[in-house]
Order: sequence, then C-alpha cells, then structure tokens
Amino acid sequence: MELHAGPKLPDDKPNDRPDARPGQMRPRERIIKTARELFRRHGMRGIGVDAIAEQAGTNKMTLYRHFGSKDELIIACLRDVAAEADQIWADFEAANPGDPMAQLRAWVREGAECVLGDPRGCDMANAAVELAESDHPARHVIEEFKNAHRLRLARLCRDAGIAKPELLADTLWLLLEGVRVSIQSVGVEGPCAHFISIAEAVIAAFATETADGAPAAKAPSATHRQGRMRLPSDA
Amino acid sequence: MELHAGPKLPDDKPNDRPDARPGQMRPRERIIKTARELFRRHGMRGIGVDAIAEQAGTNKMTLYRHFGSKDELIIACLRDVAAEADQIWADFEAANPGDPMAQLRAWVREGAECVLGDPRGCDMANAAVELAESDHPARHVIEEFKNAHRLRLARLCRDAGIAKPELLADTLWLLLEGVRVSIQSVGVEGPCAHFISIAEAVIAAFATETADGAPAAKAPSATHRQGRMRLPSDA
DNA sequence: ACAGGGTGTTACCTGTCAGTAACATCTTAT
DNA sequence: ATAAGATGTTACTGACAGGTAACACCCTGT
Repeated sequence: MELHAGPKLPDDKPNDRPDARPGQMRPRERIIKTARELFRRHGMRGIGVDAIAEQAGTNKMTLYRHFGSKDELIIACLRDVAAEADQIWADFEAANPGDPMAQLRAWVREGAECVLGDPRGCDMANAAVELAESDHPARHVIEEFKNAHRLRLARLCRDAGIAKPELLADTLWLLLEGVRVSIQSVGVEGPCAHFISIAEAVIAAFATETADGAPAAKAPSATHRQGRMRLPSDA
Repeated sequence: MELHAGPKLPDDKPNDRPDARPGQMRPRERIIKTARELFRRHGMRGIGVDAIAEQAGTNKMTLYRHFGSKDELIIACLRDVAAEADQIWADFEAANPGDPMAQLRAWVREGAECVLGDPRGCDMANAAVELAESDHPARHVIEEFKNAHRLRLARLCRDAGIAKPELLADTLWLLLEGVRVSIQSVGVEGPCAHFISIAEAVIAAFATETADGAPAAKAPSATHRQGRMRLPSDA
C-alpha cells in the first residue's frame, strides 16, 4: 500500500535537471500524458499498460514504479484532467474579471470548444461509464470533480444576478453533458451543432428576470445568438 | 458469415412448445435479456461471455451457436434495446392519440422515469463510450437509432405546432442525454432532479410562439414551471 | 571514485477471456 | 421408432493483460 510519490527531484532547482526541460518531461509526466491520450482514444479497458509505457517512450517496469497499479494510473490521469479543467476555469475567469455574465458565456464557449474537434466527449463521464463497479476508487475523483464543477457554475450564475442560479446552472450543465455524450453517438452534425445558440438563449431567458429585478447585467446581445457563434468545425 | 437465425420454431403454433411459454424463454432470448442486464451492470468489456451464458442458464457453446461472436451478441442486444424503445414510443403515442403536445410531455416524463431508479444511464450512449473503435460494427446500430429517435422527436415537436421544432427537439434531446450520463457521475440528487421542471419550462417557452401564431395547443400549465422561461424570438 | 536512486531490459508468472472441437443428450416432427 | 435439429458438457487452444523479479545501466551529488 505504499503510495508512489514519484522520483525525488531537487525541488529548489528544477531547471537544472536535463529531464525537466520543456518537451522533455520525466517518465512520470510522460506516462500520464500518454495514458490520458490513449485512454481517451481507446477507452481505459481498451488499452494495456504495456502499450501505454511503450508509447510514452519507457517501459512497464518504470510505469509500475510510479503507479502501483493500472487503477492508480487511471486515478492519476483523472486528477490531471481535473487540474487542467481548473486551469481553464481560472483562465477564462481571469480573462473577464469582475464580469460574471461574461464568464458564464465564456464557459459556454469554452465548453463547446473543448468538445469539438475530438469526438470522445468528457473524460470524467466516460470514466464513469467504463468503471461500472460502484466501489471503484476512481469514482471518488469523478464525483468530487463533477460536484465541485457544478457548484462553481451555480456560484457563477448567482454572481451574474440570475434569479434562479441553481436552475440555470443545472440546465446549462445538462446541456453540455448532453453535448459531450451525444457527440459520441451522432457526431458534431447532430444536436451539438446548436449547443451555443441554445445555451445563449437559455441564459438570456433566465437573465430577463434577475434576482433584484434590475435589468440583467450584460445579457447576450442578438449578435451572439444565431450567426456569430459558429462552431469551429461546421463553418 | 452465416447469420444465425436461431432455432427454427413452428411459427404457426408457438404456444405448443414448452420453451415458448412466458417466463420460459428459449436460449437465444434468455441470452439476450441476460446479456443486456449484465452489459448494463458491468459494462460490455467488464463481463465475459462465459458469465453471460451461465447466468442465462445455458453455456458458452449454445451462445456461440446463436451469435457468431461477442460483437454480434452486442449488436443483437442493442437491436433489442432499440426495439424496446420503439415500443415505449408507440405506447405513449397511443396513450395520447392526436395530441402531440401531450405526447411530447409524455416523452419527457417517460424519459425521466426510464433513467431514474437505475443509475447506469443509456445503453446506447454507454455502448458508444465503451466501443471506442470508430469502425466497430455496433456503431451503425447506435447512430441509426439515435438519428431515428432524434428525427422522431423533431417530428413530434413539429406536429405539436412548435415554431422551431428542430431546435426544441435538440434542446430536449441534449437535456435528456445529459441526464442519462450525468446520473452516472453525480447520481439522481444532482441536476437530474430538475430535469422534468426544466424540460417543461423549455417546452412552454417554445410553445408560446407557435408556427401559425395560434395559441399553443395544450402547453403545460403554469404549475409545471419553476421559473418563467422565455426564449428570445430569434432562436 | 563512489554510492544511490532512477531507469532500461528481459524474462517470467498467473489469470482471464474469446472462440472451437468432439461427443452426449434431449425434444420434436413425421 | 427414427431422423434431425437444438442443446448440454467437457476440455482445450491461443492470445493477451496485469503484475513481478532480477540484473544491468546510467546520471548525479558528494
């Protein structure tokens, strides 16, 4: 039950190590990034640790020195996904400081962009589908992430002055989750193509009744609705 | 490439065979029903043909006499799912004859009921996640089913006099797909709990502008709405 | 030079799973 | 009764996957 902490690096001078140069990640990082991609492409049960290690330019032994089991590797990958998502949140929040409505609309656009171009949907949701065992350790990571994400979205809606923030958050949430799963069965040409229009319309509908009765702060204008919000892949 | 047609039964007198009695299905049917349940519980890659055969009260050889491979069994199961879904459609259409708006709202309620109580979501969508190979033969079945279902929903919306039937259909579609996948990561207590309210509100919002300008036929009454959701008239 | 930790290599074990062969048995139609 | 087809039983193969052992090779800090 020894949790592998990975190779000890001199943390005070990380750039002195040749392996720490950008584009020259150390084995642990390479394995995680490679595993994430292969899990995504082939499914977690559709790819073996041997193939992951080889693709990562290393071997199975090194993999098992860093991750006690395939399940631990899966968990590490999901944590990596979560960290990346948190970063994306932070980015578009920073891009629209003090403007929660703009952040909300950035969330919609960001969500759509993350989905398109790669028809494999949401790593977390896919993991929940594949790891059907209700007691699988990775489920903690998934639930924790999804719940935190949902609360964060509701907070954003509340900050934007929406009258029923939880309801709007859940609506947008279901829509995006629907897009991410739907794209895997009917592709980007299906309902997903209308996601941004739909989401903008829903936001606008909710924004017409703000909590304090004041005019909704920065409700999406008409220019954002049908034409300008074109999805990258459907020109 | 011989497609197993199953044991030849005297179709003219099906009830003469002891195996044809209700609750005493023949091996092929037992295998499909059992496989559907086990696939659902454990995932298609999480259960073996041996376990399926045993649980179905038969053995692997009989299974392989009816289905040339595990993939063929998967396809047969998905077709069974599709047939069942078609039957459900037919049922609630027949329950509200000539009232497409009532049928639409029955679709919402039926969809919600199918999802709740079993946290494993949609078999078709789950299969699309698990069978990641883009050329997997089962993908044809999935895409065909999902596309047909989507068109049928759009037709229902059009018959109900909705101004933008495709857009409402896609919105409801994404919402329900979102529910079915979301329930697997955050459970029924999450956004799924509001699905019916949300869907009713969306239908009401769309129904306020019918195609011919006439008052919407049997729009859901105000008691079903959480918040007064109005969609901008351009969407 | 030396020690030690991280890494690469090879070989191996064990279990599981999809799929098949051969033969015995049962049911039913004629 | 008998033939034919469907089913049950056992045993087997081959492939692959998860996981481990042992040993050799670096590279780095002292």
